[in-house]
Amino acid sequence: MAVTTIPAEIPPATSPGRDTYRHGDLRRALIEAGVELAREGGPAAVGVREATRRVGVTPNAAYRHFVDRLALLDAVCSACQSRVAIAMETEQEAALAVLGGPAAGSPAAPALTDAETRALRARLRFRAVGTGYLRFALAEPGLFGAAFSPSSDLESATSAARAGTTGRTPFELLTAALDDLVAVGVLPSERRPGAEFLAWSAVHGLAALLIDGPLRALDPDQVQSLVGRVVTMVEQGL
Amino acid sequence: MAVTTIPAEIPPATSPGRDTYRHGDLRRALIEAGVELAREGGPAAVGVREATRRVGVTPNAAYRHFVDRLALLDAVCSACQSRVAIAMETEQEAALAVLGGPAAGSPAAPALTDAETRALRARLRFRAVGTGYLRFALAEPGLFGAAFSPSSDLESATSAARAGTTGRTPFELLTAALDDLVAVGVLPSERRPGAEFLAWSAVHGLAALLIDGPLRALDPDQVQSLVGRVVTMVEQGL
DNA sequence: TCAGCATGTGGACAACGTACACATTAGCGG
DNA sequence: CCGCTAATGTGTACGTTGTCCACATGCTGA
Repeated sequence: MAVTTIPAEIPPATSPGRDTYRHGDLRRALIEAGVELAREGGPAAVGVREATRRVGVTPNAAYRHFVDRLALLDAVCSACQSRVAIAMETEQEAALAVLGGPAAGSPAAPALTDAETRALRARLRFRAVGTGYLRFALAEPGLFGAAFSPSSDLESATSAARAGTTGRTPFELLTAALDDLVAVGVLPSERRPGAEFLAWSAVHGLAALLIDGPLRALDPDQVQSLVGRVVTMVEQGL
Repeated sequence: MAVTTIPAEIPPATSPGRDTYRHGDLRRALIEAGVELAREGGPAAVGVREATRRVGVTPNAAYRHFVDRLALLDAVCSACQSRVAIAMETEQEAALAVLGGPAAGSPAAPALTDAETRALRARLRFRAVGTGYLRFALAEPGLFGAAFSPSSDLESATSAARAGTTGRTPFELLTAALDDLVAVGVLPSERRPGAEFLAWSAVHGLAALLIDGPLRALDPDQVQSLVGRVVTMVEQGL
């Protein structure tokens, strides 16, 4: 800087958005900037220099909080997975609200036995897992790409930082829905082991093809149809 | 260089592997180098500097043949898709060879009607599409990643550069197998439209989860089991 | 033979990730 | 209240990458 020896009466004036030398919570700020970058350009757009620039800090400051660019990306990834979990949870709530919503007996709806209701709820819950996942992927392709970029592995898949409001990660929401399906007798228990991977494969694959695969630029109606059909395929084929 | 004005009696001596000023077929050489790079480190590892370095040429030479790094990557992508197609074709041949192989009537095998044989062939062919795809993904994760990196779109999906020995791209092999399934009556024709995307989603998603998703580091037996189950899920759920 | 075009070279620039040394501050024991 | 120390941010610098520009070279057809 021009004058290093002067104590500076005016606050350091480094950049708008910060008046103290210390930032306060740089780590969180960098993650948020990284999430924004991911939203705009996917995981590849999450860079140390650009993130620090947006926060108004020197590039090297980031290295006090993240060893690597990859460490930053991993933190961003966790934040994005958390958002996926939240999207899935709200989708579940919306789906189940239809059931309990307009009084117990809706007009012209045949009365359901208790077992039937529970089975229906489990199925709706399971479908919501898949459709919530896909809706998020379509609404926020950049965040979705960052959430499942090759930095996350199974060990950290249950990390609390990746959970939604109910404290469960996307993967845990899926396994819970499948367990429910078994509990109410919709899914035979002998087909349960590994089912999460089959379901996840189908939904994740469709997301990949829709976002930057050969299916981008499909019109929304066809997309919506495909989403429903994939989930149905999983239900029938599990 | 040290002496630019001397015509150089010794051949330019730029680097081992080339003795003429002109390379001869630089474009192809760069693509091959790029494929090798992709094999080692996936699509992200395909760089113009490293590719030209391996070919023994100046970085800028690449720009006479590719406008961009992305253009190079796209060419590499086509080459990789072609290999995927070949893997699928050989898988199909292997699967069908079991049928016609050891004479018409194998021991202790009940005689099949003509329609039954044709249906069986179509199903084997369809399954081979999926298993070939997945086997390639597991055997060559880097090439697989490059083959379906976000540079390829539907328009170029039928390009001849991406075809296998029978002249069909991976996508075309899949649609052909599905058409066959309909022709022999295994798949009801009303479920045919869009089926390629459902099938592709499931298989592609599993590949993604296996390669750099949360399923890497799964032991080979479980992988093999998942591969079979996914294809079965598709068959049943279509 | 020679002009023109395709192809490869050399040098340069901006951006990136990141290592090193230094400056500044917060929070502590005295 | 003072000063020490650890935490945090700054400055400078290096190597690498993609890419632009001007120039050199060699093939090819008039």
